[in-house]
Amino acid sequence: MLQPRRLPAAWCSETRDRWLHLVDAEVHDRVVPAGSSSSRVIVHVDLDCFYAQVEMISNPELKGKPLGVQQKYLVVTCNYEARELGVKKLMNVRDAKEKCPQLVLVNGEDLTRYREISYKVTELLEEFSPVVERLGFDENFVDLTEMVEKRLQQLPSDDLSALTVSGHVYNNQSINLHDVLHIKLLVGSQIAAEMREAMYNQLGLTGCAGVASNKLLAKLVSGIFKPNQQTVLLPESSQDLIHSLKHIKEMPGIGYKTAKRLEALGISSVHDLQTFSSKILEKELGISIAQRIQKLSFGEDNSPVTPSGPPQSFSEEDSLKKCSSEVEAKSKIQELLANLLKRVCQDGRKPHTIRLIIRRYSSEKHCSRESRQCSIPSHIIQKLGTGSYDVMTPMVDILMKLFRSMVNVKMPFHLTLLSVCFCNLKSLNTTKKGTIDYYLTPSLSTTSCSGKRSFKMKDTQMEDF
DNA sequence: TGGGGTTAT
DNA sequence: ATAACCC
Repeated sequence: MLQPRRLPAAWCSETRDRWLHLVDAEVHDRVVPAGSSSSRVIVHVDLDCFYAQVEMISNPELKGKPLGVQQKYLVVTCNYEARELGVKKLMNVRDAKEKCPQLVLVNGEDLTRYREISYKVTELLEEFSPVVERLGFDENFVDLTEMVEKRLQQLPSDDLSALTVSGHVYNNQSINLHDVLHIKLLVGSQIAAEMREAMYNQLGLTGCAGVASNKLLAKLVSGIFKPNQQTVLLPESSQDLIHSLKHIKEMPGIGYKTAKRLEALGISSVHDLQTFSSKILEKELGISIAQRIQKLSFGEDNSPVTPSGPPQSFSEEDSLKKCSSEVEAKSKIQELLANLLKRVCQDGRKPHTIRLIIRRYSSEKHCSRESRQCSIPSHIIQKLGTGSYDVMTPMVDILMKLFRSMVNVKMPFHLTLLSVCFCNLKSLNTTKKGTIDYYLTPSLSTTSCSGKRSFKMKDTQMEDF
């Protein structure tokens, strides 16, 4: 079942050479609609129940047992043993224990190890091709277009047996070796298999992969065969794939709010959205959302795989039953801030903005958050990461001012969440040598908390030197 | 619903 | 600063 399909090697080298020339000429112009970007090969890599996998690696005694990862009173994810016994993602701990009394629970509120391993996965994928976009901690998109082209150019003309697909083909569609798009996706499936092998051999992690011509389709097809398998989508089956969705809410990019608005217009299926009047949709949702989601309904998605690079923000949050005093808030904020400072120190870059986020208790309103932010005074930024001076006290003072600008502490209040976020991160090497700033920044001229995270510093960042 | 993240307005 | 989206 998992065996690669054997393909008829009905190719002579002459056919192949002619075909390689067609790649950039006639075939491209015929197959790719005029004015659109050229055909791409995208892979979506999706780790199996990521947090549970990390916990089983940390503590191998958990392997083989039904395992759930708990945050507050929720089982946020669980392994497949637990799923077979009826535990679902985001299930209440009570319900989960009732369904599955043998369920082993571990606390997953501290994301540190998950985050670290998540970035190791991204870095491993970046070794294949640098264009990797993260989606959450457990999913990555990689644009394989260039890699596939290179492999095809190096294909030895006397060994066409290399042209076999790896993993499943959606719909069991047969491959046409004379179709350049089929061949490219097939090579993409081989690279996807190598990626999954590398993830398992180097990190001990299993996951799924989907290969298709854009991000939307790659993501949808990666979930077809579920744990630890991969699927490639050939263009002829893309309509079947998107019509297999039972509701438009399942379309990535159409969230809760948009789905509700569409439902109010009588749109619930992919077909409904495809055939709905574009003009009316644009009037109802605005031209931007309307055009984007209607293209999605046809399986079209021209959004590029955007390299994520290092994170744009660091945040720590804690939800609470009830926070109703300023002292309570202050102690939570101190805890969150202390953890953030460790992370920022490891990263090596410096945040220039700090934000405090709260959620007020309210009976029905859907958890709306409020935030206040301000820039961090430069004398504090410079102390960051040096570990030399107490940076906590002035930062807590700033955060408490932000707090009081949102919450009238002289009146009763009830908060259910506190979160601190560092953003507007700037690389140290943005401070140019030779400027006054350079010599006034202790961390630049002396050694300090060295960044453990060594993100590949390509092109632009190095121009300063 | 947790504890994160991103981009657009 | 908020609102939408993603996990």
